[in-house]
Formats: sequence, structure tokens, C-alpha cells
Amino acid sequence: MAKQHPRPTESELTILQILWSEGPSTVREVNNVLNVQKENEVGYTTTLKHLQIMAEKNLVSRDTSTRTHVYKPNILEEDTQKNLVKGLIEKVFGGSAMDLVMQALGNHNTSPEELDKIKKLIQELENKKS
Amino acid sequence: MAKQHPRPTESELTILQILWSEGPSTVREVNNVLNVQKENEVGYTTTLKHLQIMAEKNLVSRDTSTRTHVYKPNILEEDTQKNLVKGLIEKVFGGSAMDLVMQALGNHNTSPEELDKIKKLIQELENKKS
DNA sequence: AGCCATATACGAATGTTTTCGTAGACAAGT
DNA sequence: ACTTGTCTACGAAAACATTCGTATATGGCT
Repeated sequence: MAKQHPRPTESELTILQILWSEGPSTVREVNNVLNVQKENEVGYTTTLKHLQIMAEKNLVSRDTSTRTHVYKPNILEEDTQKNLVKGLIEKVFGGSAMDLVMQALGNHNTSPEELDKIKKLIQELENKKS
Repeated sequence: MAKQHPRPTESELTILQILWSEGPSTVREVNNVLNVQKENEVGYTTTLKHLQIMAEKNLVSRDTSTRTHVYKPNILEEDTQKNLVKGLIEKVFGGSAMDLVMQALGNHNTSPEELDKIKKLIQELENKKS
């Protein structure tokens, strides 16, 4: 019992993000968020269709007890991140997690506090090994 | 003069990987590599078509001076990694490079030597700031 | 009851990616 | 010169993803 869900498409990921951050939402709510954060409007029925497809794929589940259905994610944000990172590591970093880390650290601004957090994590990892 | 190349598709990325690691190659060579590393055969003309499209997109260039054309990547592996990492950070990590790093470190085995390398990089970053 | 705003369902147009069949060119061997 | 194997070009089918028009249902207001 491992892989139950297919990989979300790009649009589906965008919608999942909204559900993760906003909590269970109606089509209207999702669509509104989409349209404030994007310059090019996306039609209401487009969003509806996406959510219906996502429900078919089991990526989300919906409460249809009221006229206005409420959708909620069926997969965890963290698991999704994990899968995508894993895919990226395998696909473009030849399986080396470190190469990805170096890349990410080198090319994106990271605050001193964040660097500290990473150092702490490395500490923990090192302790676990010994 | 910045963005000249479109984002490679999944299949195109796979092929680029081969070109990066094997160097300039013929269709036959690329196709062979594809078929040893994958369980499901991919047809020769499929690979040919991919490379032709990639040439149109300017992702690769080809030497047509001999009957058997030789393809080579037009983009750097590192730049491609950079773009993909950037995209992933924005799309699923809310813009936080650190979150991605934590995710990658936490979920994938990293050797002590690799951890050392990362620590060194962090050192450098900290020095730069001060 | 009748109207209006808003909901879902459905199907189809459009766009993109992946796959491969078929045709014609060409080089090498006989 | 002919056959055979391998090459490129081209086009189109198949698969997948995105978008939206239209039909129909429903709840709330007058």
C-alpha cells in the first residue's frame, strides 16, 4: 500500500497549494485566490473542472452534503514536497541530494538564521550516525 | 539576452542528461542509452523526433556534415538545474530555499563527507555576509 | 409562484507532449 | 548495379492537460 495518488499536474499543484494554505474551500474560493494571485484570469468552470478531475484522481475529496461542495486535499503538503524533491534529485542531480542542496544554497539568498537552522539539522544528522 | 530557451519537457530532460554525461551523440547512441536504462523500449524514430524538436527549440544543436547527425546540448547542465530548483522552490516551497534544503537533507541519505562539504559552503556564505 | 444569482455536470475545443509508421536517401558489401 | 541495413524527414495518431461554453438544478428573495 504505497503509491495511491498520481503525480499532480502543474495546475493541480497550484490548486493544492491553495487548499493547503486556506484549508477546505469551495470552488468559488479557490477560483478567487487564483485570480488575485495571477494576472490572467482563469474561468470559474475551469477551476471547477480541475477540482472534479482531482477528485476523480483521489487527490482531493469533497463534501457534497450541501449544494456548494467543499474540497479538501487528500495528500499532505509534506509528502508532495518529498516526492517532488525526490524526483528532481533523481532526474537532474544524478541521485545526489547534496548536489541539490549545494545548488539551492549557492543560488538563493538564505538568511543567517536560516543557515543556523540548517547547521542544527546537520548536527542532528551527524549525531544520529555516530 | 537572458531567456533564450524554453523549459525542457520531461522526455527532453532525460535526453539532455544523456548528452551531458555522454557528450555529443548520435540518435542511435542516445536511443541505446535510453533503452538500457528503461524497462519499456522507446522507438528509434521517437528519439529522433525528440532530438529534432529539441534542435528546433534550440535546446541542442547538431552537426549535419555527415550522414549520421551528431547532437550536442546547447544549454548547461548547471543552468538547467538552477532553473528547475528555482521553479520548485517557488512552486512548492513558497519561495523558501531553506525549506527545500531541509527537506532534501532530512529525507535522503547524505554521507558525513557530504555533510562536511555543505558545512564548508555555509561557512563561506556566512563569511560573505559579515 | 416566479425570478435571479450561483451551483454542478458534461462535453467538446484547444494546446502540448509523446509516440511511431511510412517514405525516401544513402553507404557499404556483394 | 542491386540488395540490405540504417539514416533523416514528415506527418499524423494517441495520450495528456487546459480551458470554457452550455445545459440544468437549486436555494433564496420578492
